Amino acid sequence: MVKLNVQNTDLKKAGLKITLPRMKILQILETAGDRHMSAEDIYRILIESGDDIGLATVYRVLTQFEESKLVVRHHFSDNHSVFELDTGFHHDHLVCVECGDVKEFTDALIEKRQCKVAEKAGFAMTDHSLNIYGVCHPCQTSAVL
Amino acid sequence: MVKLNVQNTDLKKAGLKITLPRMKILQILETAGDRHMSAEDIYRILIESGDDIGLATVYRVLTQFEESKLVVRHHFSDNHSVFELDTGFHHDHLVCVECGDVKEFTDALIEKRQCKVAEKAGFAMTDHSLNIYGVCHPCQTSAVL
DNA sequence: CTTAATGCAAACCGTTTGCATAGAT
DNA sequence: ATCTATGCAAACGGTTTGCATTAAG
Repeated sequence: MVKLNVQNTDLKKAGLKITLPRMKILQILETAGDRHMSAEDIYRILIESGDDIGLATVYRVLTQFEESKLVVRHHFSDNHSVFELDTGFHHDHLVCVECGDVKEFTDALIEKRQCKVAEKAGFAMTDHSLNIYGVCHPCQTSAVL
Repeated sequence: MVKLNVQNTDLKKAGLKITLPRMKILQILETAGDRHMSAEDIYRILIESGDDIGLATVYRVLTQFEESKLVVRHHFSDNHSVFELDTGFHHDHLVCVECGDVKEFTDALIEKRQCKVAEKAGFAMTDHSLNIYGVCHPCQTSAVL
């Protein structure tokens, strides 16, 4: 109940009605921690836990959450989006090309340089995304073939 | 003829047969300079110049070119890919969210830091992409509304 | 002549939308 | 009671694929 209240507050603040799909999806994103999930991931979890929630609803809810700044959507190099709770902290991503795992990082120096670059080019920066692709340590060591 | 020979060399080096669609598409990419083009952009140009080349062929050729390192594919924040000739120079992108214009830049410091970040995280970096989104100068000044 | 490349149309896949129904306030 | 949210299925847009035809080596 306590957990749900927290979510209700989040939803209220976002000006969204408290509905079961929205609560469940928020809950899944919260328990996901820093794992980045696709709409299908979330849908699968819902189905597996017996909830009868449509994929379209998952997409709609995620889009609303994005608009309400509750979640952030990322487009990595493939053709589908992944979502994570918006912690308010900007960060960039290290994406493992083997297992798809995502690590977060920030680098103040890089941030600063980015601003400089945008400024010099006469761009009013609205956003930026930096993704480093590579093979994570576990995948390197387990690549026995 | 001279122009075509240059392209033939490129294609030969890539181990690809010299065909009309491939030559035309290479030519379009060459004349595009640093403009980044989508498959549809290229298709449209082909159609408009009277060539009877299918969209599927454009996609196939671009994918082959990418595999042969003749072109680079980028996924900006929308859902379709853009292509540019692979000059061999790594560079990052400033993307205007108003007009879609793309400017290229490089920053040695950022590059260096990225390597450090990957190293520290135990990632064997294979690639990285940095996109700065914003409003370009022309769009800022022409935004009269 | 042999094998690879093309054009067309249909398939695909992630995502969005229209509409009638169910649910929140 | 009102108005928004949901589920379903159909639509969508960019991209890929199967297959018969055409062209390169």
